[in-house]
Amino acid sequence: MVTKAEKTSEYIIQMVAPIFNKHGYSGTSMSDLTKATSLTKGAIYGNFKNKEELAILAFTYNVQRVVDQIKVHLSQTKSPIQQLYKLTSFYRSYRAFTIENGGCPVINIGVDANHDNMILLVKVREVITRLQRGIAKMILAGIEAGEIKESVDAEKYGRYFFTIIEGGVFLMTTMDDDGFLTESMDRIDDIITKEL
Amino acid sequence: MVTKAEKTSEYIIQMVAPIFNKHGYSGTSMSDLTKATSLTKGAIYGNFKNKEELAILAFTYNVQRVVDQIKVHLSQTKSPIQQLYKLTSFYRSYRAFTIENGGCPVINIGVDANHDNMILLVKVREVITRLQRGIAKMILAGIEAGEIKESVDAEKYGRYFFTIIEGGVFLMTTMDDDGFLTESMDRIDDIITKEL
DNA sequence: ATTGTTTTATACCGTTTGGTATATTTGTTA
DNA sequence: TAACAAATATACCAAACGGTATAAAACAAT
Repeated sequence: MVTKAEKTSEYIIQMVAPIFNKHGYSGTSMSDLTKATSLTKGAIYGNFKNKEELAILAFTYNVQRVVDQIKVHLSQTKSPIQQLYKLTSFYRSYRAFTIENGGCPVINIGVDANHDNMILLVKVREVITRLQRGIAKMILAGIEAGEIKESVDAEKYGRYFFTIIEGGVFLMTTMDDDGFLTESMDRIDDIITKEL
Repeated sequence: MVTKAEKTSEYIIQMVAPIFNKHGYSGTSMSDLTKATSLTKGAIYGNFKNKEELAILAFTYNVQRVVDQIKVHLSQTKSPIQQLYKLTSFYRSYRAFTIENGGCPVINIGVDANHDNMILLVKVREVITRLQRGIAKMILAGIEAGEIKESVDAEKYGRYFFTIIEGGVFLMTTMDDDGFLTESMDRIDDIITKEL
């Protein structure tokens, strides 16, 4: 059974997630959240311990949305090397998400939490490790499937691809120009074709 | 003649620059700044219009410090292609700056200002354009000097190198692991050697 | 319909916020 | 050293902050 409070909690997280993502923890006030939800502080504090818990849940929610979309893209093929292409294909469409949600949660919260909130920072690190290792696993699977050369260092390319992705996302967002990310994905595609 | 106020202003900027860089605009309070400078609000508001002006000057100050250090590295050689190697050499030592000053000003303020302060965001964009075009100019000079193939698209490689740099710096800072940036610079060196 | 429980709204708390008016101090010039 | 100007410290402001106690309302079970 789903209680009213559970539905309200879910609703609140959905509404506040892009706000925390845009303005960061200290840049977001409780009154921002009451305005966004059209609820009062009583409703919010009745469902969450405090502002910090809400920020953490908002980050987790934002990340999960990205991860879900990545999974949809990857599930379109079973070939590991084709999945790598699907990953770059996903990031070619990533701009829509960043516009809708106020940027990339990994970059935004990574920067925002870095000298201020260790709990959030650890969560960001876990996401980064997970994504980067996910790429490495795809490369490893490609090697096992005979699609990728055995000599390829999967972990190293995982880190390299992820570095290019993050750089591209940051520049796209900051410069308001998706050419940065598009060119970055072109490059990764090229590396997949020529080096893997 | 340098007035007392000018010296105080310079002192204040030096002391508050790393604080704005670490905690962002809304994460930094005037009381943080009085503590860091051991001055009172009277002294600060006597020398600066408001908190925003201080944040802008702090960003400019931080960027100038980075640019100055880059120039020192580049001045060690006159060969354009060797200067490219000197650039990656600089970023191999960039972690010390980020620890001392609370991160990379371009990334920190780029993210912090993005949905909150258009003036700062424009300044960040100018810096990014300047740095990225600086790399392109070095490649162009290398082509003119006969050190780099004529077929190389200087602007494109300028953007690509800068993307890798930013990705590497972000991951180094967020993950607290300079391996990300070191590997990124290895990659750029490799590209310089093989593709340019 | 009544009761008891869950959920939300209201009103308020002490503290901190960015900013200012003014008093005090410091530095300079005569 | 007296007088004036420049620079800093003090004291204060209204507004906003995160958070809480409690009243009102909505809901569920009988």
